[in-house]
Amino acid sequence: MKYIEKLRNSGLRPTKQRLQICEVLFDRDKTFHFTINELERKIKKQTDSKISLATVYNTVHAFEKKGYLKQIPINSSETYFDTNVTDHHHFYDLKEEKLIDLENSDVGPINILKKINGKKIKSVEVLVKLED
Amino acid sequence: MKYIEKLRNSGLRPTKQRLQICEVLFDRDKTFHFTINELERKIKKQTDSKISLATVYNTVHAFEKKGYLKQIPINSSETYFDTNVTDHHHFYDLKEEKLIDLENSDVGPINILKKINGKKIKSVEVLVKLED
DNA sequence: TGGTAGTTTATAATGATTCTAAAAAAGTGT
DNA sequence: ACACTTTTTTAGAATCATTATAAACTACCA
Repeated sequence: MKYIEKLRNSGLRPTKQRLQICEVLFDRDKTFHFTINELERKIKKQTDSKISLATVYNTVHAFEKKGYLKQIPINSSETYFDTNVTDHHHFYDLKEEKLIDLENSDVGPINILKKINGKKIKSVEVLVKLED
Repeated sequence: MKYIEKLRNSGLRPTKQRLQICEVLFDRDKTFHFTINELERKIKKQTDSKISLATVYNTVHAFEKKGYLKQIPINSSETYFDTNVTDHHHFYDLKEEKLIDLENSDVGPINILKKINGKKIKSVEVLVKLED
């Protein structure tokens, strides 16, 4: 399994559940935007085994802490995560309630002119809301 | 009262509760970032009367729909609102969990090069996360 | 193989938000 | 001011995402 090393290197034991979640999350061409509940449904569909909801939460948070997933800042009742952990941005289609990646190269350079005393910029994220 | 007309013009009856909430929200120099619970505490402090939590929710949502408040897209357990409804952006101080306004003029022009078929851009919001 | 630290799990607890339905207040016409 | 309709407020219940708990299980290492 290609994910066993990845997990071990992060100090996470490669359990059956984590490996299954890795497959659902990372065996993809395109990046994947999801909520915990969408992920749980996908796991049920792709694998026969059932993974406890608590484990899905635990694993997603563990992967986020290790930098394999990113939260997407957006107002929604459920938290959205992204398998694309590079610096990039998002469209949010308000009607369809769908997220679309917006690569850094598709946004002109962003220059933050205001400085805050004693603070460093950790990230700059752009959310572009779309309507019809 | 200066808010009576504003409410009536929006089709909202100027009730005692709404007028009190207007005062807490809008009688300010600087813009105000808040969660429902922070607002409720502020109402309790500034006015002697107690406004039901449900009313605070109703009112904030009514004001948002009328365009007097904006939700701030950010991942937090509570929803943040902003009395500054002009196009602008935010710093988010991760340690202090505080929002700071970032005016449009403090951000270089943002040029979204990617176009989505049949969709118009409604808003462009930047969230700049700060660390020490 | 045994021990221990890390994981999974079902379930309970929490906390923000929304719903409900009855009481109160505001608006309208007389 | 009065009767009537509509909107609003309210306390409390319901909902829903997320987190906590603590017991059973599993991976790892000596």
